[in-house]
Amino acid sequence: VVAEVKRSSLTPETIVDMATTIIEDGGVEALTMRRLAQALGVRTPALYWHIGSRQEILDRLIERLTEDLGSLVLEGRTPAERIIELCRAVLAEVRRRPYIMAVSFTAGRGEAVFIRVQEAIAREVHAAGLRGSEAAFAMRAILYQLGGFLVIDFGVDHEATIRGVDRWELDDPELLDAAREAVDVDEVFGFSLEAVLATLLPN
Amino acid sequence: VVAEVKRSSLTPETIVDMATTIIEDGGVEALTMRRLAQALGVRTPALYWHIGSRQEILDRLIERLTEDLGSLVLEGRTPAERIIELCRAVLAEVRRRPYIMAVSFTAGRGEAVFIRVQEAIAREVHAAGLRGSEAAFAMRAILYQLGGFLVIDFGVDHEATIRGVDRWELDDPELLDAAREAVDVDEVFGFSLEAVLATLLPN
DNA sequence: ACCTGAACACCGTTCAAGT
DNA sequence: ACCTGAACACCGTTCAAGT
Repeated sequence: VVAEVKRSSLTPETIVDMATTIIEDGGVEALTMRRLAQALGVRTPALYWHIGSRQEILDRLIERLTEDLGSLVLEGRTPAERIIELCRAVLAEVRRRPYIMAVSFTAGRGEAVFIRVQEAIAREVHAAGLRGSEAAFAMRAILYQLGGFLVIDFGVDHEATIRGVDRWELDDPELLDAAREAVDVDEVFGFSLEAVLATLLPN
Repeated sequence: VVAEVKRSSLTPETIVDMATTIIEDGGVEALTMRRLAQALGVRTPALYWHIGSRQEILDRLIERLTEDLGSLVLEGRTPAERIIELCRAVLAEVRRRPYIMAVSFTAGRGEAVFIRVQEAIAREVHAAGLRGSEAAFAMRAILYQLGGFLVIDFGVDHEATIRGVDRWELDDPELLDAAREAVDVDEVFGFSLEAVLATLLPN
């Protein structure tokens, strides 16, 4: 007896697949159970037979994203270089799929997506010669640096000018002009990360 | 003719007042127009006569919070000390009222709350001797440092242990133990901020 | 085992109607 | 000028009922 391939049958996986498509198109707030059901050609309650809740869909999606971020390859000769490369790779990936931040923040537990990245950083910090609680501290500092920047990068409108600069009581026209202009956020990121790394790692 | 004092009449201000109370109690998601109306002893549509929308309530609240954060006093002898003090003061204020982060992020434009803080930082950076675009860069780097940490501090469960540490392939038991334990996040914050400041400011 | 119709308890917002 | 009742177009979730 040949096992029939059931076509287009609902599974948690296909549900999360379609949820991802919807979120990619319209953001997390576009993911409603009614829309999701319609996209799958089914009525809303059918979803609940396969998956517990909307929250569970987001949780499973976060698990996938965690794996994606964790499987980024690290290149570079020194641990410091590899850490910087890793952070830049994560940044690039998050920019490619901005909903990563939206989902992980909406679902609470904003740090969950980065647990595998944290593991990679731990390895590099160890390779750099740090041990024990010192290594753990460095690991956290780097992850905070990365995570903090990612959230800011995601939540801030880069084109937005600072309001009210004209009212600043500051005699530095060039500063005021520069404050009004958009920032090269990547430069800020690179600079801060390197400053922290230089203080953290030996040499 | 003595002007009568109208008691308990609805104004945009009293609406935002009550909205603040509700948010303090139950978070931003607890702020619904129906609940808000009920707390004010009125039916929902009455609110719309005084204020445009739920979003406008949040926007007005953000304006207030912006002023609160902007009026924090800075103490310290040197610019660097005052910047650190300011950042710590903002952190303390945000921890006292965590909904500051929730509101400013929910309402989009997550950076808006900090525009007056940014002005204060600009002044200190100027006082430290930086000028023009160099000063503007330093200002952003410091604000990113502060903003990034605040979001992480707000979004991360400090008691949450890192899952899956047991599966890490790393021969450093002390590191693994330390990774499992909660971090002194303030130490991470202070360290990173000082590392960045040391690289940014003269001397 | 898998899906539907219908409902429940919510949302933000609008608008004709009242005073 | 200020407020209400009733409605519209949504939510997530449940559950008896169907096949």
